[in-house]
Order: sequence, then structure tokens, then C-alpha cells
Amino acid sequence: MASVSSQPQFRYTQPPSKVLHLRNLPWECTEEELIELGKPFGKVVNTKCNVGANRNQAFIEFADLNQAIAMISYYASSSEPAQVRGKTVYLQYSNRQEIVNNKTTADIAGNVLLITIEGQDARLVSIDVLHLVFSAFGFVHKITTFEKTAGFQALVQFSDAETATSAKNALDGRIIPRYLLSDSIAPCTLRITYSAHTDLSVKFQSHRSRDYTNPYLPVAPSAIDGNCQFNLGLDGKKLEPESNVLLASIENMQYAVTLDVLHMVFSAFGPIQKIAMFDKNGALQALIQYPDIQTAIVAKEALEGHCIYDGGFCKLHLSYSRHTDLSIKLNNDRSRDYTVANPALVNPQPPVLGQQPIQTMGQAGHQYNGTQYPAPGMGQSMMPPQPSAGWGASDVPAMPQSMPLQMTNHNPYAPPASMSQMSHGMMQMPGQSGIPSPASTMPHFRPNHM
DNA sequence: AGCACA
Repeated sequence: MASVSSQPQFRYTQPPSKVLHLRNLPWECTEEELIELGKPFGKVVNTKCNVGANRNQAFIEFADLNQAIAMISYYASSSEPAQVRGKTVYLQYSNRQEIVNNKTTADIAGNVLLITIEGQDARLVSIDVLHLVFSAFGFVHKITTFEKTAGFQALVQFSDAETATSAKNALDGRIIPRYLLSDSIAPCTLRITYSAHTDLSVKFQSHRSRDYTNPYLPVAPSAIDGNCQFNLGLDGKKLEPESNVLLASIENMQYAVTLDVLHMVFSAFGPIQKIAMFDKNGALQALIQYPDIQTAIVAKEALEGHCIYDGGFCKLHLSYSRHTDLSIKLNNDRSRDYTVANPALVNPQPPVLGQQPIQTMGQAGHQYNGTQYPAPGMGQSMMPPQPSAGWGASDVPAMPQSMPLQMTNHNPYAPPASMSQMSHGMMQMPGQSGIPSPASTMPHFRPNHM
């Protein structure tokens, strides 16, 4: 009972070390918090956080072995467990005697972030979605994407390391908000480190790379047509069971497409029960519900690839939605239930911020399971330094609605400042004022028109 | 909730 020397080491027989191993830490745990935790027991000379596959482990190294013993002993007999922000932290002696800090390029702050997108459908995350996500923290200069053994990755270039750091701190380990992705895309987790790059080289605007500082950069031929898998949801990429609800993506939307326009176009094939419009991947999408699958099939076959307007404008791409019955909360300019003759619903409600029939954009922050993270840089005028909402409540919900189409139109690109000035989706496409509105331009849908 | 290293 006394002899332990050659036994495997169990938790109660771990030999003391001035290094303590901590687990079950919260995501946001910082070096400072580790120091706070250890400080009552001695001098913390080194820490290492975000350790392990889940990055919820850490190490604390004390100056003296007795200090580590004091901490272990204290919590061994304390009725209160060690905690970081209310979360119980489990402590034990490390099996090493000192912390080895391998500072790599991934740890050295820089203005370019290396993003690894994890998830079954990571490759389907468009560069526009990434741009949207990262723009919440400051002007994004450039993005390149590529495929490596690590999976689908992107480099995102900010002006400076501070902006990059705020984005990294806020987004590392988070998922891309669901409302930014097609319904059928599996959750995508972002893993973020610093890149050693300082200035990315982008030759073309394409589906793989963008330079947002240079609107005159030529568009890569591959991005002009054909290669639009990202905008299309998952057409052809995945098995899509037929459905009475069609998902329509509208490409090259030089003209506004209204609910009434969609109703008119899709009504040609049968009665429409419901329509819900929303922005996704920076493009307009709509769900159109027919009473039956057969009608939807006919409509899809007839309309796929056709344009609502002459000249290749507002090209439709259709897929089958997973929905079978849309939930329309209220009738407004973006969603309508044609089956309900409820007077209360017939008159459009006043506009609601971030209104979304399918998902409530205003609550998007809840995608993050209530975990709070620091304010994006753009929020400072509205919020104190440590707001509770991140981009969930104030910033990003406005953006999907205001996102200009970037590849399919040739608007002058919004200047950097506008991104942080944007509020509540009010940014209209610049340079479009001379184009007749669809209200005065009857959409002449022609089945044979390409 | 169980030991780090791009």
C-alpha cells in the first residue's frame, strides 16, 4: 500500500509538480484568469491556455513546488471548487515539471488570420460568407481560400494585428451562424490562428480569392459563370429529395426582386401557398411553397437557370428545400402566407429589424450558446467595451440584408468605412439609382429565355 | 473532465 513506484499513475498518486494541469476551463479563459486563479497560492511564472483538442485545458506553473502543493491541497479540502467565471475547474499536478511554450507563427499576432473551416460541408462555405463574418470586426482587405490536408482554409487580411486579434478572439472555435448558410449545410466551426503573412497576393476576384481594396481587379474567368456552386446552395452537389418547397437563389440581381415578382413568376405553374425571402451568402434567396411536390417539380424544371429579367438579370437557381411547410409569422415585404386570410396579417406590419420568417436574425447571437465574446471593433460607438451581444444583436444581423452582390454585379465596391457605418440593412446598392425599379418594370418571364 | 508541440 505504501509502495507506488512502478504503478501506472492514477490521479491520486500523481507526483507533485510545480506545474498544474487544469481542465474543464471555459473557452474564453485567458492567461490573466489563470494567473488570478493561482495568485493566492504563490507566484505564477508561466501559463499555457487553450490546450488540448477541445482547447479547454491549461497549465499553470508556479515559481515554487510548495505553491503548487498549496493550491492542490487547498482545493482538495475546500468546499468550493476552483472556478473560472463560475465554471468548475479541475486541478491536478501535471506530469511535466515545467511548461514548454512553443511560440509558433500561429501564436504571434499579425494582421492576417489563418482560418480553418471544419465541418462536413466546410467547402461549401463561400468566400462571401467569410467576408461577412469577418467584416464585423473591421475592414477586410483580402481573402484567399485553399484546400490543404488540414481541410478547407482561408487567409483573411485585416489592416492591423489589433483588428485581426479581435476577430480571432471572438470567432475562434465558433460556428458560422446558421442563418448565413444554406439550410442543408452542416455546422461549420472556425479554427483561427495567426498567419505569418502580412499581405496576401490576390490576382483575380474569384470564388477562391478576393481583394476588397481593389475593385478594378479583373474577375477570374472561372468566377463569371459555371462555377457558382457556392451561390447555388447545393444544387447537384448533394442528393436533394423532391419537395413541395423550392429554394430559389437569385444570381446577378441587378434589379430588385420583390415578393410580388416572385409570386408572379412562380404562380405560372400552380397556386402558391407561401413565400419567404431572405438573404444568404450575400444573395437573395426565397422559399416558395406549392401545395404539392409535382407542381414544384414542374416549376423547378421550367425555371431553373432562367432569368426573371431580360439581359441575364436575376437568374434563378432552384433546388428542393428541406422544408415542407413554411412557418410565416407575419406578412410583410419578404414573407407571405397566401393561404391565410387573416386580416391582422394582411396589412403588412411595420418593418422589424432583422425580420426573418425562417430564422430570427436578431437573435442570431444565440447560435453561440450564450457565450459572450468581446465587441467587434465597429461596435464601439454603440456599446461599452464589453457588451454582451457581440455581433449577434447589433452588427451582423444588419449585414446579410445589406450585402451587395459582389461577383455578379459591378457596383463600385463599398469603401472601407461604409462597412462600419452600415446599420440595419439600409445600405442600398450604390450606383443603382438609374436603374428602373421592378415595380415599374414588369418582369417578362419567358420560359424559353436563357 | 483526464497532459501541451504549426
